[in-house]
Amino acid sequence: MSKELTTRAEDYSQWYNDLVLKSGLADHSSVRGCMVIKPYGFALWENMRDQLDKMFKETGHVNAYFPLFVPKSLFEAEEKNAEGFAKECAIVTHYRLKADPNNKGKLMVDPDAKLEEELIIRPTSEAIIWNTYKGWIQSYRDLPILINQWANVVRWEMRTRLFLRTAEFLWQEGHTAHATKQEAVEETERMLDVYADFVEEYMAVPVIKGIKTPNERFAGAEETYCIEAMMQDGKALQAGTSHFLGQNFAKAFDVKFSDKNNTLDYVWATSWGVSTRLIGALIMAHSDDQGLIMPPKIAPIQVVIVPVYKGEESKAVIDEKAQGIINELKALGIRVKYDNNDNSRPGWKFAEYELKGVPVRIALGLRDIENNVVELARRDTKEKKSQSMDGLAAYVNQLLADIQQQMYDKAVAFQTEHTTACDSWDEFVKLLDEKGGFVSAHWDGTAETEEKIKEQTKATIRCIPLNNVQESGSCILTGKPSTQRVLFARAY
RNA sequence: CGGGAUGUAGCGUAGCCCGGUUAUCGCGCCUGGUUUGGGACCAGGAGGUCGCAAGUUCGAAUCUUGCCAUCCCGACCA
Repeated sequence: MSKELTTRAEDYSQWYNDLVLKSGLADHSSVRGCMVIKPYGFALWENMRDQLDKMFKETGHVNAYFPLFVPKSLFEAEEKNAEGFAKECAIVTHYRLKADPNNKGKLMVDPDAKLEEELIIRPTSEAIIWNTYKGWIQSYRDLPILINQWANVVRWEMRTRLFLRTAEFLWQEGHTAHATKQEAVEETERMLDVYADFVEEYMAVPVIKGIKTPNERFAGAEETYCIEAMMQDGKALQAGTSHFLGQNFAKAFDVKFSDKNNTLDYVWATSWGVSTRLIGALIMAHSDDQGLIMPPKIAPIQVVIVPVYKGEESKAVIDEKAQGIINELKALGIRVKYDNNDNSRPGWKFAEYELKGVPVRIALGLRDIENNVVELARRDTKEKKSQSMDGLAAYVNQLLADIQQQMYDKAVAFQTEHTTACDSWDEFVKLLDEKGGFVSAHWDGTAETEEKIKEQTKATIRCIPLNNVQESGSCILTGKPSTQRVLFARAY
């Protein structure tokens, strides 16, 4: 069959690509590096987005929207930020096309329509937002500003992968302004917690909260906090970041406020974001060689009902019985799909919904109706059993909760199993090559050492875990004294 | 952006080295029928700018050049 996947053992990257395409999450587009998110993939994103949006609002944030274009002069105002993104910016230089006199029916860029000032297509929005905040903030009474925006951004990547790294991607970016450093730091940490809670509770992917080394820090930030997740191939994936921006942007855009004593000071800032990359994390953390495995809480379809019938007559009986089950499930808020499409047969549907990762499948035939049961199959364990129709909805509701929990537990076990403490260089290299995962090792704290380790092993410091145990040791590479272990891994 | 590979119907492919009627096969698709508890079967049918553009040639899927896209490996990165 054309729908068969490359297995993970054969070729992990190919498996991932096959899975994204064949499960109907996304397609390649005719634009280099850009993908089409298909309805099934977008439904997943909507569920993630809606939950995150709710959590942002519960923590006092409101949504707004800022322009896609950033004038170059604004973009370059915060130098480090601009420098960090300069290499991957798309730039608008003209505003008009015209008929090409030398090429009938074709268009050309009108050389007379060159912009006075180039517009950068936002790779992130700090510049345009802080330029705007300048006009909004005069007094401590104007603070804090707690704004989030759902948007697309463009980063002109050399090498792209569906969901993990595309030239254009969807994300949310929170941009907050505060009167004090402490408040801004608290905000940064609060949003990191929101991300960690979301990814663990809704996506069933355990994460390590930590801070980035200066090397890996967001351009223009004082401190970058992150959540790091572990994929099934032992590679790490940065799932979200939250930045304490200090007064860097306030200084760059001259955003000052008067405090209660009428003293002027620069405003303190944070920014934080997660993107459609999370979908890549979801896929690589849970799925298997048969297809996706969706955590129930964000699965576009939580339960699919497949009728098994012979002829129109039995179909009518089953349709009616199924409708009763659907009503009960919907009453509990369960997202259910009844696939009574006559064009494909049950076996085909079973395989198809396994590929799409639907957590629970109910098969319903005359035989079941006679016995007052349904065939219930769960995607994560492939377990199949006969279940009484009495109290079915409540049972399924609990089953979905169990699946969610077990998927998380399984991922936690994997992460624990693939986190190894290590004190010798030879073992360090061997671990990265043979076992993968996080390697917890001492580091002398210098960028030079970090760089050398990266050159020799391709592993980077994923983060310095929050609340890290302080212990004296010696650097894995240089043997110099160290006060704590950091997490190394090869990463996406 | 550097090195390598690939591109033939919606998908997977044969043909290409060695140019020559109407481009092969399977899946999928359409019509009719029989079916339906793990990717059904029979019969008939439709579907192709051979990635795109130039060139060589009487003639190009096949040879040459350029471009585009995808994958793998590097550099870069959420």
